[in-house]
Amino acid sequence: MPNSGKTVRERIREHSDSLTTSERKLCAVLLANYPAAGLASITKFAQDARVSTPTAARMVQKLGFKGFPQFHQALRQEVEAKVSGPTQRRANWAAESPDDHIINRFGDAVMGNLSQTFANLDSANFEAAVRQLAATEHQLYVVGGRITRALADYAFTHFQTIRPNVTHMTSSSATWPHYVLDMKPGETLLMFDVRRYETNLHRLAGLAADRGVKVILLTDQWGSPATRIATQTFHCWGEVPSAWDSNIATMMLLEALIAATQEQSWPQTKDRYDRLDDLFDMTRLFRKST
Amino acid sequence: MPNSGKTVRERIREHSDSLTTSERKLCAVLLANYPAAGLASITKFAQDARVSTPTAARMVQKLGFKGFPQFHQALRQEVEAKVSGPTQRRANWAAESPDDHIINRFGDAVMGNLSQTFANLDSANFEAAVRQLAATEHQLYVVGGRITRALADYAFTHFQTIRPNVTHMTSSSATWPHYVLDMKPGETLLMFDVRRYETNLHRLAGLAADRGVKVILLTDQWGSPATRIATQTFHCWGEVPSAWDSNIATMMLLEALIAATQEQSWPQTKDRYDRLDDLFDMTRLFRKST
DNA sequence: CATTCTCTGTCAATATACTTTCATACTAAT
DNA sequence: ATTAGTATGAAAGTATATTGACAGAGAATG
Repeated sequence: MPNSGKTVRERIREHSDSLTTSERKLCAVLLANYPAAGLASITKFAQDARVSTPTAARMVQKLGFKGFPQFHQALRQEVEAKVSGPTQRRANWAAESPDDHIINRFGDAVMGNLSQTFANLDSANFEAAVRQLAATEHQLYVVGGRITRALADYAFTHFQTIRPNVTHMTSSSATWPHYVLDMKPGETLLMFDVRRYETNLHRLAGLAADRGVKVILLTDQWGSPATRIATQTFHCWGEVPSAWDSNIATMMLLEALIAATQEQSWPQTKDRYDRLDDLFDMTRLFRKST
Repeated sequence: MPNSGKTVRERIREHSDSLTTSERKLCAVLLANYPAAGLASITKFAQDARVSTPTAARMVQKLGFKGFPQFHQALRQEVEAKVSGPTQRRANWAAESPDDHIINRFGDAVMGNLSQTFANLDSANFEAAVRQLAATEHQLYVVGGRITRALADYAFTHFQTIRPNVTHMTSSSATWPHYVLDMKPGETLLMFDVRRYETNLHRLAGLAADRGVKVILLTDQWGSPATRIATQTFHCWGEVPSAWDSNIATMMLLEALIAATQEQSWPQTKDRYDRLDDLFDMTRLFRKST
């Protein structure tokens, strides 16, 4: 048995460079539902991935199997090893590594943070924030702190894609007064502030609120002092086995806000997407791919 | 679908009285290696139990399946539920909201992406990357694309905190040649490239690799063209119910890399943290709080 | 001991699954 | 633009899986 010792997953990873588009589709389907997807017949497997049967046959050969039946058997052996093996892992993180490997500890912690964050989410608040973010007639300002600057940037890039009138307030607080000068009632300030909370951000929130701007605040589990000022506050958990706090939950909430905003303001957003696509094509800065 | 709701195991128990000797043999084989044994072809399954093929066919009909293929599919679904089930299960997100609320759909998708990403992670690769990132005697360059610029920025901020000699290559590709000019063998380039893959990044990776720089690439599930050039590649899943791809898994992997690097280079890192703290206190730029 | 009933395997028929071949579409490079 | 190379799916061919029909073996019963 020359195949032993390598899982199908490993084989896919090994060959990931040399796979074609259709073959990648197949792998995606398999990995999304591993290994069950590959235990069906080659025909069903191919249909699931919207490719032809021969493509599937070719792929498993590329992975080093003589034919689909051999591939099938390899998967079966993995099921045997996994299911009848030692106590079932709850999430199969990095299957090869021990439980106390940093990857697995980190993964568990992040999972916990995400569910904490969403469990503590008030959906009425969420929807109110989305409505505010989707109000394209008002300017949207985005700002972050030392660490969360990156998140603010990410928010800016995405919101700029889905709606007009977005402004990224740079992290240099010296320039903030200029922005405040032009703020009008009803406008929106999306602010990120996590420990160590920054006094400047707190002051900025105050100034903005004074001018009738709605402040949407993404902060950590303890809550920035700006909480009292903000119209909507979202607490994001960030405990991980390290000296700093994780911002994954914050980013997840941010992405959820973006997704919801986009959903709300479809089809204007779609129009923007299409136009952006055309521009990219014209400039040929980016290679198009499916 | 009258079959749903019962596992094959339960069905066997249910019918255990009315089974014949040969059928018992089959069930014994299946239960001894459940469910892998039943996932083979009917012929192999029968041979394993030293009975004839039709006997197996008759048994699965007795259990309530129309034929062997249906039995086969039921087992496959059990595998699916067992292996991917615990991960999929919702950690009752926003409990008040319906299941199809965008928050819940989004949360489920992200959860899936995270476990996909970590399940496909090669821990040897991960550790090699961490060793490279912790090699403080070499310069570390960080670069990202249009969307991933924010992640590169986040990486920069953190790596700058835990080690010296970190350079953030700005997203304006016009300046990249200047950085390449000074690159030396053994140095590290941490690159982010997700769809739409950017030709400039690909070229940069090539130039860096030519000069003996190790390229660590964080890309999406399909894989940037730079995959072929990179020393270590990490695929991060990003499917979410929206028009764009999520980068949460990428950020999680990044944070994991940062955490592992920090763990590796403790206590130098601790020293830096302490000194940074002192500086913050001195400048009083940031308010200290627990 | 014969008879009947059930169980089981052999064999053939049929339906899938799998593979190979080949024409077309696409990509990338000149 | 042209051309070489690659990737892909349609279709035909081949192998295998699955099922149905039948007959022999074994146990229980009269």
